[in-house]
Amino acid sequence: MYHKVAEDIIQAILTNKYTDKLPTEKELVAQYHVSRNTIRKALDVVFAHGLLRRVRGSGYYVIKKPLQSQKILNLSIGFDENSMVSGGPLRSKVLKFDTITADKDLALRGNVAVNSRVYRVVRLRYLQGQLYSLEESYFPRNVVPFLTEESVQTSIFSFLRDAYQMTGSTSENYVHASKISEQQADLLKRQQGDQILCLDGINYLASGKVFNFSRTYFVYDNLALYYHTQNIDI
Amino acid sequence: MYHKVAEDIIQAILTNKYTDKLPTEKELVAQYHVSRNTIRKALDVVFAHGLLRRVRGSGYYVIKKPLQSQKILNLSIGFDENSMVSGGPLRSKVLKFDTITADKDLALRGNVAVNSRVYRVVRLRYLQGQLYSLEESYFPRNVVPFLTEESVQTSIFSFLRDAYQMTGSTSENYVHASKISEQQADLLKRQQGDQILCLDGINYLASGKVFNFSRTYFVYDNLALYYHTQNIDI
DNA sequence: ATTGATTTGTTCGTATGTATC
DNA sequence: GGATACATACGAACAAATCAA
Repeated sequence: MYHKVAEDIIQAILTNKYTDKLPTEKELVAQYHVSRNTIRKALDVVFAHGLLRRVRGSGYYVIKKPLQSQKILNLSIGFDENSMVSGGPLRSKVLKFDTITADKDLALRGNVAVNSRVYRVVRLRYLQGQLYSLEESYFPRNVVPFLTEESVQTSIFSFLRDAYQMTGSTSENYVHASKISEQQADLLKRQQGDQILCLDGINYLASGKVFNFSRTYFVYDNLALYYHTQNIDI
Repeated sequence: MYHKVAEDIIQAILTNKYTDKLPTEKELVAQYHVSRNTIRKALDVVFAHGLLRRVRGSGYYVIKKPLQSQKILNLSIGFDENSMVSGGPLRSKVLKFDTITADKDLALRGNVAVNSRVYRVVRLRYLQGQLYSLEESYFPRNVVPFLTEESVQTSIFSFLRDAYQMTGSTSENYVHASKISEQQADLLKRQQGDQILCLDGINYLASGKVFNFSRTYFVYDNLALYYHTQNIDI
């Protein structure tokens, strides 16, 4: 239930139903006919998505995203939702789609067993016609037995959800600035050795199994990755 | 109370008391003499810090950080704790310490009023003798009335906590790859126009007021920024 | 393969504390 | 000071996934 309430509130914020302040917890309790604990749990989720500031005694305030000329990719939400960048869906150009054996390095990156078989998908992605990213993603075949050609062209995560009810539970992610190889530079229309914003991610099922891991190079102009944290007072 | 429990568990993980699996909730309840709800709230905090995977019916598993040759900066914890990179304290070389008036651009970056007065601190920071970052940080003077020379040389956040009981509550952060100017290149010993990993952050008090914002350029070799997310199923 | 015990997930009710207005 | 609003804490019950006999 709190998932639904959270999703509802998130949508309300994204569609500018709430632009400044949320209703009080009491009002939300009345609105959704659930207990205050459930409302607070839902608000925890919305908060974790980086959409709220909460002020004791005062209320919940919507975080106004920067105003700057930048595209924002919100890291505080799950990775499979990340593909939904504001500004429309990503178009893909598939460069590779095959099955390989994970060597030591790849196995380490994906937290999978060495020599295990994994799907490999390499794609260039475009946002509004502009080159957005180069993405290598991997799917362990012992968890993901089959991927269709079509899903690879469009949305693999949607396919996994619809076909196998397979949805990500948690993700571990690493951002760094990485020097690119000659081949990558060629694809990304940059110079060899250029530093590019790079995101490594591992996606887990609720069972704790890895069903996907990936490395993405972002080249979209003025892209910023956003995240939100709560400090704990010790 | 749950803060204390959370902090205790975090310390236990960081000191390798728990390396694989945490005790069950039931055991933690007995250990800390608090209710299960309180334990779960504490575990939420530890989880949000990116230290745990939780599996229903099974237990809580410690996330083993990549073993890789990289330095990891954990973004999933509050920014003021971020300065505690594994590998010891950061040394600072202060380049500027003065008060300026926020122009439109700076005010936007820091979510403060245009023309408000802010402390400016520009520092080079070193980790284990190696250049780590170039950091420009700002403190609105209407919230932070006074900063000592000494605090600027060492830890401003510690000073604010000790002198004013001022601690961060939430942070909004933006990561991007930024081209650096000639002056910055000079300081960072890079080339002008090089792309550098850059982190913009705004820190809020519990009252919702901005008490600090900053821009940090990271140049430490093989540094990766880590974060952890939980996906919600809709 | 089924069952039963264990373990985490969700939801409710209630009470009290603390900051803001 | 009083009312409002968010924060913390306890107890209880049932659901759902895992695990072991």
